[in-house]
Amino acid sequence: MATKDSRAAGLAALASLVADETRAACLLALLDGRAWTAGELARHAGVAPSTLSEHLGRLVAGGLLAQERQGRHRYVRLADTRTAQLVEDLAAQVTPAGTARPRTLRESSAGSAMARGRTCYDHLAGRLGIAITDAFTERGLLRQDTGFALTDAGLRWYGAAGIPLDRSARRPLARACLDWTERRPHLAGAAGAALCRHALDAGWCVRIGSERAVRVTAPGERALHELLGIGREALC
Amino acid sequence: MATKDSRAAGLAALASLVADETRAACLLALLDGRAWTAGELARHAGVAPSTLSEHLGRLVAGGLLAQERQGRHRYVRLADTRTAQLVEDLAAQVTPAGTARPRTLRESSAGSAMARGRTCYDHLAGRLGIAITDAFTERGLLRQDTGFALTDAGLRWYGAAGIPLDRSARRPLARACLDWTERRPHLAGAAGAALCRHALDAGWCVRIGSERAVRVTAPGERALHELLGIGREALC
DNA sequence: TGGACGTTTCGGCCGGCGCCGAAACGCCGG
DNA sequence: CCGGCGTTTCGGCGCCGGCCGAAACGTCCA
Repeated sequence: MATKDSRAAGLAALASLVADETRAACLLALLDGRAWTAGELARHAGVAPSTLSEHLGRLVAGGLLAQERQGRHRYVRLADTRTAQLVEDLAAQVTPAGTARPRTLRESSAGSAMARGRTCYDHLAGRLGIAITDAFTERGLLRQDTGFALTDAGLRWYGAAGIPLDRSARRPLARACLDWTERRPHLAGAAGAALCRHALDAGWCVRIGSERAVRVTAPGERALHELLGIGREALC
Repeated sequence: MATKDSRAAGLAALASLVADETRAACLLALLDGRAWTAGELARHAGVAPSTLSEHLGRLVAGGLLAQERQGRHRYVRLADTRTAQLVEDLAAQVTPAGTARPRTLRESSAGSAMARGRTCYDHLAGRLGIAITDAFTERGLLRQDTGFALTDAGLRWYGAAGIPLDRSARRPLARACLDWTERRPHLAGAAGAALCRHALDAGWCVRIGSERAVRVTAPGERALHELLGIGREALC
């Protein structure tokens, strides 16, 4: 019983960190994979800087966030891919129920940009992520019928495209991540992250403003068409 | 911002359900995949029945538990595999940090039985689950190097062993579940559940007492050796 | 039909914690 | 070296929510 209590206490403590709306908003914001300052997060969440400072202290102490101090700024980001995956999973469990609808025009256009394409911590999501995942599957690079794994052809594709894959890491190569706009799984894991990094480095897509949304560039459209047969109609 | 707020509020609300030690203990107990009565859970968690009744109300209202009333009993179980997976993931995130150690002899022996073999909602875990997963991988039935998926040989193995696989469901056939005693992934998903069900139905293993722990029977040892080449030494 | 028992509802208590504003602390730039 | 600014600490406020016991409700059994 004592072991059970210890497990339950740890589980409750972990959940407590997420169980506050302000902290939850921070975690969701940090899902863009970048580092935010304390002040940015305070404005984003709509609370006093002093309040947010305490929240950050808890999240860092709980191991959910990593911090880096530069001068008078405090930068925080999600601690690791494991944490990001956890937040994604929790968020995915929520959205199917609460059909959230944008209310203002600004939110609406921002929302449609997010639905078109965005980063999901370190990989691509939205219709862009789905289009890539579908193309991978159709071309036999990704197998979804018996689980979620790259095929040998998929490994070769990465090599041919010149996208480096870190296969030594303990991180799984391919993993399914549930998309909260499309409600379908898309490619995550080391392979998804490598593809996203390459897409941003090679200029296939660029970030829109300071948000998670991304836009596919003209060279990006050509590359996606040549390498994966993705047509323009799948991206809008 | 309103959409973000809505997502954050939902996320916080979901986490709030888990963020209480008593409710967390219930969720962990229900990971055995069976239905418990309110009284059993109250004794298990060490709180008054009235207290636990309110907790169950919240968990059911929040969609984490499904309930079934029979006479003067209220049976509750985890709502679905999705919920079970979420609790598993959260629990797995916790245990690596808090190296829980059993304190009494009784806990210790119960703990070692759990470490030897147990159910993890609807599939097998512990050293038994790891042994099966390893055997699957070595025999080319399961592929872990590029993700986590059954191979064609794996599909044929299920057919040859006479274990029915539901491939029509939206549930993924193979999924990795992190083992909290072995700290390695083991086979979950529809394939893991089918194997566990068959193992219990065919008498390959039996539950010990009313807990999650299972014991491999003599016919079970023979079957595991013949079908998967698992030796007795891997099971103790 | 009456008593036992599992469950639920209702007050009441109390601790935890999220919030703010004021003030202090550091770092930076002029 | 001084003023601005991002951040942190601290005190105080108020509310949410978990806990219990008492009592009510409903079911099962003798």
